Amino acid sequence: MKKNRLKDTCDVCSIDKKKVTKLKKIMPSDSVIKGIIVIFSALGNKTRAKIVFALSLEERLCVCDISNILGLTISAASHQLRKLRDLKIVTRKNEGNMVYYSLNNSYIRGLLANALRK
Amino acid sequence: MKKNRLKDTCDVCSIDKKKVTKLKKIMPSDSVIKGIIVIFSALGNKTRAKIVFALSLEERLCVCDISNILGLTISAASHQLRKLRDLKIVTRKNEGNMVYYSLNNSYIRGLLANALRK
DNA sequence: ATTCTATTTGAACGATTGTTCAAATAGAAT
DNA sequence: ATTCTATTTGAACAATCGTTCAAATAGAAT
Repeated sequence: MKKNRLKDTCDVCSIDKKKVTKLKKIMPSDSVIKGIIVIFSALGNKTRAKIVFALSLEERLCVCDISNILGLTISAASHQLRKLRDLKIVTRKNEGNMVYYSLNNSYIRGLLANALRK
Repeated sequence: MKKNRLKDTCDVCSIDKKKVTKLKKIMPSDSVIKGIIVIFSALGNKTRAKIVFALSLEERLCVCDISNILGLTISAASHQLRKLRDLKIVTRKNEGNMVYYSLNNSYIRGLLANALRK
């Protein structure tokens, strides 16, 4: 039960300094990483994954349809659609007082389909 | 400025009842959705995405290497590695008092590479 | 103009997340 | 046995997230 002395580096790892230096160099920049994690985290949510799934099979859906399909309040669906819209994952089209949403690009459709195929 | 009467359903959407019924039927179950969102949300984090990137290029790395590459405390790296391990994304191998981590399958490697290619 | 409609919004709230810190563990070396 | 080593863990904490609720908006119909 002796309290360990704290070390800020570990000696053993300096053996792998080459690996570390190499990987530090080729590690994508924070902005590139940010760009991919926003897509992954957009799909890393039950509601949004389901919305994207629905829109990957139906050309366009209104907010009310989506909330019906998912069993959500209209407000909850609208909030998530706004997030997806901010991320350019879906687009919105006004028609009278109805609003229709569609997938913005098929990249996301492929990503989800690929994950579901697993 | 008159407060609207609240409605629990919207009439217009009942026109699309077929779409809604169809999509409700083919919507993947919650457990299937859960299965894919855990992978997406695992990659939807800066630290974990970087760890996976590093391990996708280097066969195996110890915790200390990883924390050096990412500029993280060892503790923070270890916590995230545990999450990735719980999700079966990485595997761990003890060697003396060193612990080496590797990617568990190349599916994740492909997913990340594909996202970075965009 | 007002009252429908569908949708959006902001505030509130609890739930989940990610990092830090301190302490614990387990193997290796003394 | 103790003291290194590398790593793990649990608690704490702020930050972010997702839903609900109430109210706002904007177009269509009256």
